Amino acid sequence: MSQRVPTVRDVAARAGVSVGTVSKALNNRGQLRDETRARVVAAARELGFRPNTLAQSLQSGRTYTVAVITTDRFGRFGNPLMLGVEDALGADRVSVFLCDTRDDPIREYHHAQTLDERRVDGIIVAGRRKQTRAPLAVASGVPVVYVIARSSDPSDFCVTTDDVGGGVLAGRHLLAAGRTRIGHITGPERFADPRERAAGLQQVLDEAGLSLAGGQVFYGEWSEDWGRRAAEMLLHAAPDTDAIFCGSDQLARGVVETLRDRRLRVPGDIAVVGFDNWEPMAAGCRPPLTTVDPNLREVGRVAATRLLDMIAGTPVEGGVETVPAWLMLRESTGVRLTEPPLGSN
Amino acid sequence: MSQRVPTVRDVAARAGVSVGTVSKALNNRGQLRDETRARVVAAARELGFRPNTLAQSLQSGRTYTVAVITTDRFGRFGNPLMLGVEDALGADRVSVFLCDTRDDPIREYHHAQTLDERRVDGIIVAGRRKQTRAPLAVASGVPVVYVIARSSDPSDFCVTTDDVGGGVLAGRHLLAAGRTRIGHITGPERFADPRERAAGLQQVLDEAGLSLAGGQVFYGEWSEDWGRRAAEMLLHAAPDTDAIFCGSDQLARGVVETLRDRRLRVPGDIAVVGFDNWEPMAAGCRPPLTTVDPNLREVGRVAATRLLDMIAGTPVEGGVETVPAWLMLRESTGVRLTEPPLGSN
DNA sequence: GTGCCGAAAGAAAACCTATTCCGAATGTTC
DNA sequence: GAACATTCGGAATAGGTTTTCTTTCGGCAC
Repeated sequence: MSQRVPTVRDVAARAGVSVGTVSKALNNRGQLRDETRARVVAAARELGFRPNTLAQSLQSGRTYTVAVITTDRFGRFGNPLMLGVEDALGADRVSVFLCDTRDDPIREYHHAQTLDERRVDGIIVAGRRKQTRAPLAVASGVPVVYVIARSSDPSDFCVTTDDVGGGVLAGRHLLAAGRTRIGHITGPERFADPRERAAGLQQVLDEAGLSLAGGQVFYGEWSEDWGRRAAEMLLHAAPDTDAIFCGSDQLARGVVETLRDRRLRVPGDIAVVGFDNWEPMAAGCRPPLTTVDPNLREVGRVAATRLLDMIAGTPVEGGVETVPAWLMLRESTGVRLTEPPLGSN
Repeated sequence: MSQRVPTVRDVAARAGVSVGTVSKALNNRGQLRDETRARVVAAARELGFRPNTLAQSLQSGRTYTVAVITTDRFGRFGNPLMLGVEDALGADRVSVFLCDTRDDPIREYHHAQTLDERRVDGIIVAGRRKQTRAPLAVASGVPVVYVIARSSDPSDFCVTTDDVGGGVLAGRHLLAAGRTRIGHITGPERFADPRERAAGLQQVLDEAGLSLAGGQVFYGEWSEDWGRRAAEMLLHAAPDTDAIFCGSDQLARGVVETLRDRRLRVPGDIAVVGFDNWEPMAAGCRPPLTTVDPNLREVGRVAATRLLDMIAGTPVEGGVETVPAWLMLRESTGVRLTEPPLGSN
């Protein structure tokens, strides 16, 4: 038995035809007698022939590969994103290289070089924070789509989440639930994401003629502990608070814990809304957490779809495409729905 | 300006040499004058030449690509694993294809076919549970390493976590902390992982002549809610329990919540040990959770290293390689260490 | 100075695998 | 028997690497 992988030549020999004919037979091209075609197909099957994609790519100039470069250390935010990317790419039999830069520009550069040499059809660059970054150092002509972190080159295309809209959703939902004294606890002020979420909430409050409970946004770290401490601070500053919008589900967990320690009922006394819809965190909370889902899977799907467009030659103009968030309703805001709600924007 | 990617031919023309000479110059092979070599290198740089990996692979038979097939829907367990895989692969400039089967055998089969055609050098198949699965349907000759879920073919190689050892670590640690009435709350009995963890604990108890608090292992779902309910049950059955070993950090979170509701101090009254060392869960807990780290990153590293061995032609005999777990000490067991401890087995 | 040997340098060609284009051989039709 | 269609072989091609072969030159003996 031969350990060598069979090639068209082997198939040709077995079927008693030339290599060109094998190719035509297997790809349904050219003019061939049915009998010949069948003989070739049979020979290929018998040998277990699988065409070498490398050779095909060399010929066609397309590799049917796409790379996802992430700075996220394979963090949790990348998971739903990848799911969306595969949703869009899977249908096209496009394989995906996953590269993690670990936030190191050198590693990113090397990955970019390697991908260049591999002649990937396109690249998705995913940052985990909304910021502006330098364009990827890759050969001109290779389509690149940026996700969440946008490129400093305005002609590049970027897909991102709608954090302002997420804040709006949370705010509107709390107003609709009859809350009027709404506080906000969130992550570091130096990041754009928490600032935007806060802006969304503020916008809703302004429209309703309300002001923020506690008189300020409680910016801090992305930790449960800050959630616990900030909740104490908020309740000290504004004991009559009846709702808290949290910039992440982790923060919300901490907030809920403080509320329970203080014998405050959720949502009875205070309604809580999280952000991320990070399933194990949000669903495991007691009570389960109503939370803004930034729709990362859809972000990934859109990014991959646009990338495929660009690869196909469709011109995609630069700029930012924002994917609407939606609200996952659970018990922490006291509203129960049976329909899975899709947020409008 | 030419949009076409430069080839060796372009470089050769610019340097005034033949294509063969270009190859030799850029790869430091053959006999060339220093002056010639320098001229070629300069020409390549000026043109921004990047060798086409596809052509190189076609020639050499090696693609320097490896695939990771996961059934995990890009779940959290895959993240540390991927990190370990990249640790080992990155040094070799090996790129990794990430394929998610979403637990669908058809998708797995298609991925396997595609990878075959792409002539990947090797494949890592990662399941998320300890079970036996059918070998991957891939061309013979392609090295495959199984992770956690092992292949039914005993000649295949598998790397997995040490769940029994993890249970032993947790048990010994609790004994060392002076606890003697230790309960165990964990996931579904039908899975091997929780059974093994329980067996590890039982082994330690047997050695010490102790028995399980509550008289049984509390098997249930992998949810915080089960942790809360099971803790109630355990405390009802054995009110003098002074330690609880949990089969996951999520369960531990639920357990700790119940304990706090009952005004029991952790670790004062009851020490708690988790499993997974899932950072956001374990560190966010109040108090932070001592937990068994199954060392998934190391599992990934070992799997990739062995795969590279197999690719290099080193014979790797079939069987299971078990990676020791270690204990992450935090406050929920009352012991504080400054050194990051590595678990021995 | 001439002739010979061998080493050095680089050109030329073969090769890796599959696709595609061109043309040759065969068969069909009027 | 000429025009045309059908069927398939052969060669060129993609972009590199590697092997083979040729040219050139230095060194040395006579």
